[in-house]
Amino acid sequence: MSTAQETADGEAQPWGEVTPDAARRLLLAAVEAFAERGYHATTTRDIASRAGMSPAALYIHYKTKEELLHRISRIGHEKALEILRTASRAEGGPAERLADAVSSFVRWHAGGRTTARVVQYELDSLGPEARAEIVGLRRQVNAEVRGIIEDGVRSGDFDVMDVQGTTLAVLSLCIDVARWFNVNGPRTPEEVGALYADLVLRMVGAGEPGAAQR
Amino acid sequence: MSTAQETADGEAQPWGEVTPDAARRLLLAAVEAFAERGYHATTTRDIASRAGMSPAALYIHYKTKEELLHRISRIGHEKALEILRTASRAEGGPAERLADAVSSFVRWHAGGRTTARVVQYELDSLGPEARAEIVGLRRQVNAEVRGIIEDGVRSGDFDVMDVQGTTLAVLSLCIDVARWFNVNGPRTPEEVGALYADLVLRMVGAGEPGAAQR
DNA sequence: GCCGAGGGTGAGCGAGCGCTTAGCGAGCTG
DNA sequence: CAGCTCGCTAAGCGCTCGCTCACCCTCGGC
Repeated sequence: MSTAQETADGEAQPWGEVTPDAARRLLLAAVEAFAERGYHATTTRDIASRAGMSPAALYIHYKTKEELLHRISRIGHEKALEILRTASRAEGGPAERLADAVSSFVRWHAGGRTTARVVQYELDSLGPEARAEIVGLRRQVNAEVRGIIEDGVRSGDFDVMDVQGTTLAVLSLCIDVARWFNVNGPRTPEEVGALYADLVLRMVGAGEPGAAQR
Repeated sequence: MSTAQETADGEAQPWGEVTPDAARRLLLAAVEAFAERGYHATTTRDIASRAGMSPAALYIHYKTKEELLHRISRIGHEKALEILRTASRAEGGPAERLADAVSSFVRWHAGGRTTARVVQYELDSLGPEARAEIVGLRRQVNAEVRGIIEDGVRSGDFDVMDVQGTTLAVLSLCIDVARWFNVNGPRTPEEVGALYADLVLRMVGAGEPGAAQR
C-alpha cells in the first residue's frame, strides 16, 4: 500500500499508521511521557508541550487522556503479536522457531523500551472495557508461544513438564526486559536477544550440551 | 529479641517492626492501595480511610506520602535481601543453594504479591535520594545471586557463558512473578517456586537430564 | 472575495489533590 | 482535680489536574 515508514527494525516508526500528523506527534509525546513517569504522573499539559502544542489541542484528536493510552497499548500489542506470529510460523524446527521468537521479542522490548514499557506496565491504568480488549490480545500472545512449545514437546525436541507454566515463564522473562534494560548499559538489544534465546532453549531442555563453551 | 510476629512464612507480618500501632495500620493500608492502583493514583485520603482514620492522621506518623513509599520499599528490600542471604549461605552445593534461593524468592513474590508489587515496581516513584538508597540494596540482591552462580561455575556444577547476564535473567524472572501472579489462579506460590527453581537450574546448565519425566 | 470547515489557541471551570492548622478529648502526672 | 501531653479530627488552603469553551487563523470551493 504505502512505501517506507516500516524499516527493517520493527521499532523505527511503528506509528506510521496514525493518520493526522498532529495526532501522531501527540501519541509519540504521550509514549515518551508515560514511559518516563508513568500514566498517572503524566499530565495532559506535559504531553501537549512535548508535542509543541497547547493543552487544548490534545482534545481535538483524542476524547480523553485514557484514549491515548488505549491507542498506544493496542498498537503496541498488535506489533508484539505480529512479531511472535512471524517467528512462530516460520520454517524450521521448534527449537529454531522458539529461539527466533524469543530473540526478536526481546529485541523489541529492549530496542523499543520506551514503547514496550508503556505497553507492558500500564495495563492496569486502562478502564475496564479497554483493559478487556487488551487482555484478549495478551491471550493470543500467550497462545502463540505455547503453540511453539507444544510443537517441541510433541516432536520430542523439548523436555517440559508444565507447558503453560513454562510458557508463562518465557513470556515473563522477555517482557521484564522492558523494565530493566538500559540503553546506555553494556548490552545491545541483539546481545540480550541472543543470550535469552539460549537461556530459553535450556529451559525447555533443548540447549545443546556444552553450548556455553563455543 | 521479641517473640512471635515472625511466622514460618516470611509474609505473614513483616511489618511487626513498625512501632506505633496506628503507623503500622497506615503502612499496611498504603501497601494495599499502592499495589492496587499504583503510587501516583493513590490519594492520601484513600490510605487514611483504609486505615479507618482521617486524612490528617497520616501526617502525624509520616512527613509525606513519599515517606510511606520509602519506608515500604526499604523494609521490603531488606526482607528480600535477607531471604536470598539465608539461601545463599546455607550448606550444600551451588545447585541446591541456587534452587533454594530461587524457590524462596519466588514464594515471597507470589505469596506477598501485594508487598512485592510495590517494592519492585514503584521504585521510580521515589525521589532521588530515596531511590539511591534502594538502588544500593538492589545491588546487594544482585551480588548475592551472582555469588551463587559464580560458585557453581568455579566448581564446574554450572555451565554459564555470561554470568552477569544470567544473574540478571534469573532475578528478572523471579521479580516479574509479582506482576503476573494471581492469588485466585491455578498455581500456589510453592508450585511456582518449585517450577522456577527447576527452570533456573536448567538455565545454568545444572538441570538433571530427564528431570521432567520424574 | 466571501464562506464554511476544521485544526488550533488562551483563558479558565469545577474538582480533587497533598498537606496544614486550630482545637478537642482521653489519659497520665502532681 | 487542674494541667499537660498526645493522638486524632474538621475544616480548609493553595495548587494543579483533566477537560471545555469562545474565538481565531488558514485554506479550498464557488
